Amino acid sequence: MQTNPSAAFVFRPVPKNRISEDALAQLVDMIVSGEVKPGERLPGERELAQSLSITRTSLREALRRLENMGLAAVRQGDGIYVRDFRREANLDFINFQAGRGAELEPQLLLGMDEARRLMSAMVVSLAARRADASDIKELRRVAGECPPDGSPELLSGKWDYDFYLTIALASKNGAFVCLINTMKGMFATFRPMYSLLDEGRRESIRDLNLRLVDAIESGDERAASAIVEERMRQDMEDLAKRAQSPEKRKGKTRKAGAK
Amino acid sequence: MQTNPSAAFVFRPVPKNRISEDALAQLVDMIVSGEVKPGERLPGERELAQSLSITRTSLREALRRLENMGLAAVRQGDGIYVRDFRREANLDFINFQAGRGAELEPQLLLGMDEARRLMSAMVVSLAARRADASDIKELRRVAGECPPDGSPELLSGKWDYDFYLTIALASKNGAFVCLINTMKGMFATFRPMYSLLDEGRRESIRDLNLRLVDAIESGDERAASAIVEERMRQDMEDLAKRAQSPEKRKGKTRKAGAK
DNA sequence: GTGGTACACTGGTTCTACCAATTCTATTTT
DNA sequence: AAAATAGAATTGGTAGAACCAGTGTACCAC
Repeated sequence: MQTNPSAAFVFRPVPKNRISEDALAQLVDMIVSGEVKPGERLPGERELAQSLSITRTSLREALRRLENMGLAAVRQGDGIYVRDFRREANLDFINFQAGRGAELEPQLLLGMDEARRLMSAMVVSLAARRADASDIKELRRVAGECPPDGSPELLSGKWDYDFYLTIALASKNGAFVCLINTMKGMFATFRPMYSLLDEGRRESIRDLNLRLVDAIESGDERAASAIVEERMRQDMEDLAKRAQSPEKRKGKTRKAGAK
Repeated sequence: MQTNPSAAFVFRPVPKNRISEDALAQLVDMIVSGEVKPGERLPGERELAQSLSITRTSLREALRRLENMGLAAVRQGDGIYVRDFRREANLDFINFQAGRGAELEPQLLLGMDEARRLMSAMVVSLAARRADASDIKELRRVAGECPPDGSPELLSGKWDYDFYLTIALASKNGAFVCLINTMKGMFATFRPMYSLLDEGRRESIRDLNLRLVDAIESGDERAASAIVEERMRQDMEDLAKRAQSPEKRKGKTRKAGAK
């Protein structure tokens, strides 16, 4: 346990407090909890703003995102209507929920992980098919710069996300790049659950990633996918192990307050 | 409200002219065209609003979406910074671009199609693995209700989207449902390029979809994926055919809207 | 150099008034 | 009585100004 005595703090990624975000969170909760049902029409902007103790202007900024997530439909002269989030919500909604650590339905949570795995395998295959010399160089650089155990970049999942983004860029598919970006919050959500926090895993991850780059370089799609699967398998294994002795876990949970 | 029997237009998604959307489009163009470069800081809200001949209030609503797409970062007391859309944009960006018929980079366009195919095959596999009796019933219903040739629901891609959404629901993976929803604009974009507009194809599509439901019902992942591939192949084939005799195409293009 | 401090930015929020689209209702017309 | 019509009433959309709250910078004292 090589604890960093002095600077365990580093960057503060989330001081952002926009009142419209708070209001948005409340509205999302209302919808997800079923307090307001799909198809239902909620109060007008003026009344709603007053209920939330904010201005109509701020409320409207929240509403823009709300309809962007697919949770509401706003029509001039008519009103604000709640949509069925189970059928019509999009990834922006998932990210918003994940980003603020909101409790997601377990079914949705598992689905996110499944999607992440399938997606990763796919992107890796494409990368193996199309990566050129400069891509390989960049991949090797990022893979080699794997941060030390316990570093915030590793814990937060930021680095892991960067690595997969680099792979996506190597896949020459802009849509997948966008997809990875869309799921950024998703990545950050799952990392803390997995095993990157365990001592020793870091080297394993690093080796696996470098081997992955090799596989991509040689254009071996099957091998590349297999490595990704192996990585996921190891993650699950460690997760199960930790579930038996939860005290061994070191990283702090993501609900760390201001102080 | 029932559909008007006289007009075959169905719903008008309405080119809702929210002024903030127009402003947003201009901002996006600025960024995508490279007129403003990544990392660059653009004028303050007040000045920017004046340049666009709108109010700061409206501009701010546009900015919320802009940063939501990953194209800009807004920081209080600091300013508005342009981000690298090639690396940081998300699917919301793609949908916005596709939804307004903006010319996408060909590389991105191909990537979208590729992603759509791979994704479809994946979701279908999952559905084959998990669909229960009620899912099958629903799937069969939607597949059977395939609208007639030339109907706006078919042309717009709305029905095709509904069908795949139903499949996603049957896959029991909420994340994929959200993913499909996120790519709604993408579906609408590709439909007009494909062959649904051709006479006769409608029956073919319908048969293929019903066979797909059968495959899902019997839990045959491989067969289900194969049918999806077949469908895509037919689409590409018809597309190539039409490229030789472009006059045969019937549907109107989607560049209707006024400015 | 270090640390404070005032000031000039920039975005965030609030207000108020008014425009524009939709819905509802009472009236008129047939 | 039924349909068409005109006109509130309601709701979202825009405008514009004022003020609050963080940031960065230059200047100053130590």
